[in-house]
Amino acid sequence: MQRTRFGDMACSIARTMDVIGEPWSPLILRNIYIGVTRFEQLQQSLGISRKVLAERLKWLLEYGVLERQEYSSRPPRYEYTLTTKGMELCDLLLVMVRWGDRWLAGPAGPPVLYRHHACGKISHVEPRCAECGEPMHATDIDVLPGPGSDVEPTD
Amino acid sequence: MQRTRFGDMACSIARTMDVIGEPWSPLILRNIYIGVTRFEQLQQSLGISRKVLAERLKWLLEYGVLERQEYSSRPPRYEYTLTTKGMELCDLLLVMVRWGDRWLAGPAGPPVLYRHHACGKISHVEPRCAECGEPMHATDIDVLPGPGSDVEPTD
DNA sequence: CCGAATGAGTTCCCTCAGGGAACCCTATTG
DNA sequence: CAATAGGGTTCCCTGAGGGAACTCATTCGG
Repeated sequence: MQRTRFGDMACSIARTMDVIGEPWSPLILRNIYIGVTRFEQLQQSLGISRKVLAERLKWLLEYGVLERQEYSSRPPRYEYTLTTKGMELCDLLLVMVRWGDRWLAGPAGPPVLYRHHACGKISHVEPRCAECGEPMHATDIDVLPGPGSDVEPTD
Repeated sequence: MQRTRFGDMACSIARTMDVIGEPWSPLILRNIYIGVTRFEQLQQSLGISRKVLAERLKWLLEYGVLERQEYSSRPPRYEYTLTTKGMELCDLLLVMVRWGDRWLAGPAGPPVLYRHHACGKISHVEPRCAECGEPMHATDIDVLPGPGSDVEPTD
């Protein structure tokens, strides 16, 4: 889709960006997440070009991030829903939201709030270590080559 | 930079994508994070066009994600480093890595591993609620309008 | 029975951003 | 004095994004 093939790089960031690294995709996912699941609704709520929307949806289907269900046959009408893979991408969106709220929201405050089911409070995500549970930021880690680092000098 | 102005939308995802929603930016940030800080090094390690690299760096400087330091005057030579704002974007990269590792890595395994300073273990980030500390996924929350939701029907 | 509306796309054309190569400028090095 | 290095800028070409119009199948209103 992009000029450069990011999906082929030995880098999980590049590969993830190959899937959603074009700014409409996260917004499409967000809208499907909050219940805007049909082509027409998506196009209107986002103001995206119909052509580009069709391309993105096809792309996200191919990657297994979305599924298409027929909610009416004759005439066939479809709606798009998140797969597990896609729902986990929404976790990434929550982190984007957190950064955007912190650094770009301006005086009006965050446009959207999130209430955590478990505790019932308005909250936000915080990255923590899956092993020890302590906060885990980019400043708190060492980067080491992994098994899939391979030939690619790009990683 | 993009055709559509994402930065003006009342949505933190859109605003974040306005900053890094073009697939080279996260890779530039990643490389600066791991110590590739100069124009020439960045261009060669990423295989990015010099023109596009210059554009991205300027963009990221304007947004306060990067800073430029002169490491040699006469001839003036610069290196780019992350601001706090930029370092917090790297937390977002860690989440991208996690998703990419889980869903796109293939049989070779993840290309890069991360060791958490606090516990010394190879680990990965997990999103948790900043209030109660329990896991906080997209499936675990309600979305509510916030103070900055405003007029925009896009949100 | 005819015309309009709905939903989901597809097609066409235009413009602008990405890619690549060449070029520029300043200073140091051999 | 030529070559090299670092950090860009300029040029041109192609292809992706934007917008509007069109298609196709079906249903609804009068």
